[in-house]
Amino acid sequence: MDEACPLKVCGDKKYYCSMELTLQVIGGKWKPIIIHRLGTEGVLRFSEVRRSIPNITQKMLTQQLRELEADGMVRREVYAQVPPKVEYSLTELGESIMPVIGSLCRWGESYAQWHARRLPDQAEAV
Amino acid sequence: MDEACPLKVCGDKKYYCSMELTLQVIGGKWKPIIIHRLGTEGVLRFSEVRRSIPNITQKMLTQQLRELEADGMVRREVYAQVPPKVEYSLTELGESIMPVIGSLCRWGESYAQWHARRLPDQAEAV
DNA sequence: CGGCATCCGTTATGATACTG
DNA sequence: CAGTATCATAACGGATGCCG
Repeated sequence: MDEACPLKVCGDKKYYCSMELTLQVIGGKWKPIIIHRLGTEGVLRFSEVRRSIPNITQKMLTQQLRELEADGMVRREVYAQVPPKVEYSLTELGESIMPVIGSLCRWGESYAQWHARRLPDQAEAV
Repeated sequence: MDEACPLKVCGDKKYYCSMELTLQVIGGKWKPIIIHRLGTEGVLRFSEVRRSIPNITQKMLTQQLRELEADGMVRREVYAQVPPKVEYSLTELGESIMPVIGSLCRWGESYAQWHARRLPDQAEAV
């Protein structure tokens, strides 16, 4: 793939591995989860995304959604009405990463099981 | 998978989505890259890993490797000799995430191409 | 409803120097 | 060679208040 990792340029940043680029787009604490929600549920209003992700603050959700939008991953549709209505959904590009998101999810489940076997005393509810 | 995301417990932390657990283990700026290197190259000495990842500092590499080791992803073998020799490699658990790592890498490449088509003026070297 | 602006503390990351 | 220790900065994340 890129064992020697030749220098790559995208925008004004340099990458020695294409994964750095991936992490640039979907890295962080919330983005994979947001993408997972939108990819699973389809079109969601802001408040629906918010409810579907416990613990996320309004600020972080807004911020992450905007970054995902800027990177072409998320579509944002504003309805000119009162009260406001904004709907979010994945773009085609966003959809294209869903298989990987699903893999991350499944690996987490198998890791939880591995962890439970390793430390059986903490296995409840996992 | 887990659309309603029932609460999960692993160790002493709570997760609403198994992906949070995945990100706990392989999240951060360097871990996916480190895993990718070890998975691609096999057994590497500390200095070899370091050379294969430009820009990473010694401190970050040490820290991330230790965390990966604590999570069972990486095997650390110390040779009692002077000068010291420490070899790192993926455990079976670490190997199990390599397919996902590969997917992340390939998605980054396709994203770069998509980006190049979207902004042809920055397409050089991508 | 769906934001934005501000302040603030916590983590994460990094540069540098030193050590067994 | 493979780290530690120290110091500094930047990014992340959260609480609160205001707005169209």
